[in-house]
Amino acid sequence: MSADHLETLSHIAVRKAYKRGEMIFHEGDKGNGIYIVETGRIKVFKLSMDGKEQILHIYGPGHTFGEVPVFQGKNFPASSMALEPAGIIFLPRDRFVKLLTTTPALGMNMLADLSRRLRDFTVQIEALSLKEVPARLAAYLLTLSREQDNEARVSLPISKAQLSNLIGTTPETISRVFKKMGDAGLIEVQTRTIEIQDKEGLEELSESGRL
Amino acid sequence: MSADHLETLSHIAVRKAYKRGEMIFHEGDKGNGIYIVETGRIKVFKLSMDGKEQILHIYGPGHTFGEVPVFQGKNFPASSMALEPAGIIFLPRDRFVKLLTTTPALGMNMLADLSRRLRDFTVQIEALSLKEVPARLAAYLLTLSREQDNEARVSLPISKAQLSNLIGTTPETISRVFKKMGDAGLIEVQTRTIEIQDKEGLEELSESGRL
DNA sequence: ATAAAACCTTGATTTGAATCAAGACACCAC
DNA sequence: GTGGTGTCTTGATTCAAATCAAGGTTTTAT
Repeated sequence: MSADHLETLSHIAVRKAYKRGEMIFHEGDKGNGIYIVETGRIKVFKLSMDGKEQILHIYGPGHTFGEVPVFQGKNFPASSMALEPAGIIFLPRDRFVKLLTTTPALGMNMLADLSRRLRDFTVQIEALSLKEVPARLAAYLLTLSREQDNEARVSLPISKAQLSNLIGTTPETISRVFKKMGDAGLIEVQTRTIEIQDKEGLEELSESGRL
Repeated sequence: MSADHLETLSHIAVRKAYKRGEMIFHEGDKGNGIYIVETGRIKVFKLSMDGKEQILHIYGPGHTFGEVPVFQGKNFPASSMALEPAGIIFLPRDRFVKLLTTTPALGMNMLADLSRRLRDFTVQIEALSLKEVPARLAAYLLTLSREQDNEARVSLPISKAQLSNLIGTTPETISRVFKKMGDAGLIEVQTRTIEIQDKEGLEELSESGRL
C-alpha cells in the first residue's frame, strides 16, 4: 500500500497505540480487516507447542499486514506482536474491500505486495531447508547491509534472541557463529553493531560455503 | 483461477505438452506470463548449490502457477518441472493483465489464490523450523487422507524420493520413520499406499509428539 | 519379456546444532 | 554510582538427522 492511499483512507480507519511486547492478533483469530504500520516495528510469527518461535516477517512504517484472512476468509495463520512502541492503523474489512473495488490500482498494488511476500517466503524456506546456520546468518548480514545504505558498519535492528528466532536457530548458536565469523576475519562484532570486513567472503559463505 | 475463466481465455493462450521430467521454467528466468495446469502434475522447487532439492508446491489440473514475476516484475524465484506427462496452458503477460483489468472478479480470485499460497508457506516454514521429521510426515499423511476423501487407505501421489524433497529430509530418513510409525501401530506401509491404522495417534504425533 | 534405470531399505558412522548449565556483561531505574 | 534484570557468551553433552555404503526391489522403456 502506497503512502497516498494511506492518506486517502485515514479518515475511515482506526488508530491504536501498542506497547512493546503487546499482541496485535493471535494465530487462529478471525481477521476482520487489515493493519498498517504507522510507527514502530512489529513481528509476525508462529509458536510451537513447546514455546519455540519462528519469525515470519518484521514490518515497519508503511507496511500492511494481516490481509490473508480478508482475501481468503479464514483465520490468521500466525500471530503478531509489537517489537517496540508502535502506532498501527486498522482498516475494517468491508471498507477495505469497497476501496479495493473502487480503486483498481490498489488491487494491482496488493497483488504485487502479496507476490513479494511469496518471494520472500521461498527464500526463507530455501534457507531453512537447504542452508546451514552460518550461511543463513551471512545472508542476513548482507541483507541488512543492503538495507542500510551498503555501509560496512551494520546495526542490528533486533536483539540476538529475536535474530535467532528469525533465522531459525538458538541464541547460543548465533553467538558461536558470530565468533567463528570474527575468527575468520569476515566481521567484527560490537554491541548492537557488526562491522563487515570481508564482504566477498560473507557472500561466498551465504551461498552455502563452510565456515 | 476457476474453470469458466479457463474456458473463456483458452483461445488466446498457448498449449504445450511436457514430458515427465521436462523443465517448464528455471529459477532466474524472466516470467512473461502465467501457467495453468490442464492435465498431469508439476512441481515448483528450489535447488541448492550441491544439488539438494526443496519442493515448494505440487500442482495438478486447474491450478495456476508462475504469477509472481507477472505481478512483481522480477524473475522466477523457483524452478518448475513436470512430474509426469502434462498439458500446460501458457497465458502471455499482457493478455493476462488485460483480462485482469476487464474482469474484477478475476482479481479477487487471484488475491485469494495468492493468500492461500502464503498460508501454505507459513505452514511449511513452521514445519521446517519447529517440527521434527516424524511430525512433518504425520502431518503430510493426514493432509493426504483429507484430500482423499478421509479414507484410511491413502495412496502416495509421489515417489518417496520426491516426498523427502517435499518435507525437507532424505529418502533414508523417510524409510526409517515409516518403519517406526509401523512399529508403533500408527500405519501400515504398502507399495505406493499407506494404511492409516491410528488416526488419533498420527494427529498427536503431527502436533509435535515424539515417536 | 527383458534389460536398464530408478527407487527403496538397512546398517554404520559422522555431523550440525540443540540443550543444559554457569558465568559475564550491558542496560535501566533509582 | 549501585543494584537488579534481562541478555549474551562459553563449555560440556546429547540428539536428530545426514551421509556413506551396499544390497534389494520396483518401474519404465525398448
